[in-house]
Amino acid sequence: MNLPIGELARRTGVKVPTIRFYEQIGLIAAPPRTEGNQRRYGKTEIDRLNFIRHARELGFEVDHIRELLAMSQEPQASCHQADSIAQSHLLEVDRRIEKLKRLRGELARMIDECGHGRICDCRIIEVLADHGHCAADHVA
Amino acid sequence: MNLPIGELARRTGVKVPTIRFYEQIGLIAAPPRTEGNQRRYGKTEIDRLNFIRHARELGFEVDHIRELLAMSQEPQASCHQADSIAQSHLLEVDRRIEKLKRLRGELARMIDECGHGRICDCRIIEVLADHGHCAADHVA
DNA sequence: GCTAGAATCTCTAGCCACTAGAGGATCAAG
DNA sequence: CTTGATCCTCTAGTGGCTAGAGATTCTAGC
Repeated sequence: MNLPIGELARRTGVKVPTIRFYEQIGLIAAPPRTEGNQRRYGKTEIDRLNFIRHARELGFEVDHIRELLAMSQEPQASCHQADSIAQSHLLEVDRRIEKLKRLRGELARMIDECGHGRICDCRIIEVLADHGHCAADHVA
Repeated sequence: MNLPIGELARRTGVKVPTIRFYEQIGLIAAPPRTEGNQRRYGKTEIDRLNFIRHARELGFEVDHIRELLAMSQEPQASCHQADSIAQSHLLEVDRRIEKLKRLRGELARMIDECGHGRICDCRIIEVLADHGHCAADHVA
């Protein structure tokens, strides 16, 4: 161990500037430095960054990740809070999927009806110009 | 007509600061002003803002909206370009839906397996810590 | 005409989670 | 000892707004 930042980046899939950014916002601790002022990391940071990257990929916000990280440091605590963070995130994801599906339908219909002719007959332009053309009420 | 900005906002569902912002980035034209320097709008702006709002709700980026608006001003032009903007946006929406669905599965499984006990046995923390626990490869 | 309160004005700064780039220092290999 | 990759700090930019300060203007009632 004693990895330079680039190696840590390679091993975790988190980009170098992003690692420095995470240090800046206190998501990871400031690591020790070489005499020449370069950061050196150990196993702990690999784990922590993997956790962070994974949670980010699942769409958790940085503040939630902060909470989850704090929890994971206290193995004896109840996981009720972690559960509720994940639950409410799942609900949010469901909402996003629903919204996108409705939107998708609207887009597909709009494109489908476009006669590929002139703008003056184009359903894409027309639908965008007038909400009344929408089948679904996509503004939830 | 000759609507103040608040009335335009009410009629289009676009917030007052957002209207001013759109003017600033050149998405809508600077309207005439009263002697006291207040903006006054007409029918044109209602239509244009409705178009913009609608396109934003469908997730089009401002730059794409700019192009679509420019096209809509030329009724004799071919709508091929509008079609291709909408097509590629549809593809993007499809990609987002797919990604969210995979993610949703991962989240649901993670929550499901959480025994609601202590952090040391919590699957939520565990799964986040180790990508290897994932069933699906959600990093596309 | 006067006053009160709602609406408007401009301007700057903040949000999120990064990303890009300048300009310089340091490290590892040959 | 040189080369070139990597590293450093710092500032500024991204998108699409949103918030707030502090000043002005408009409108309705008296």
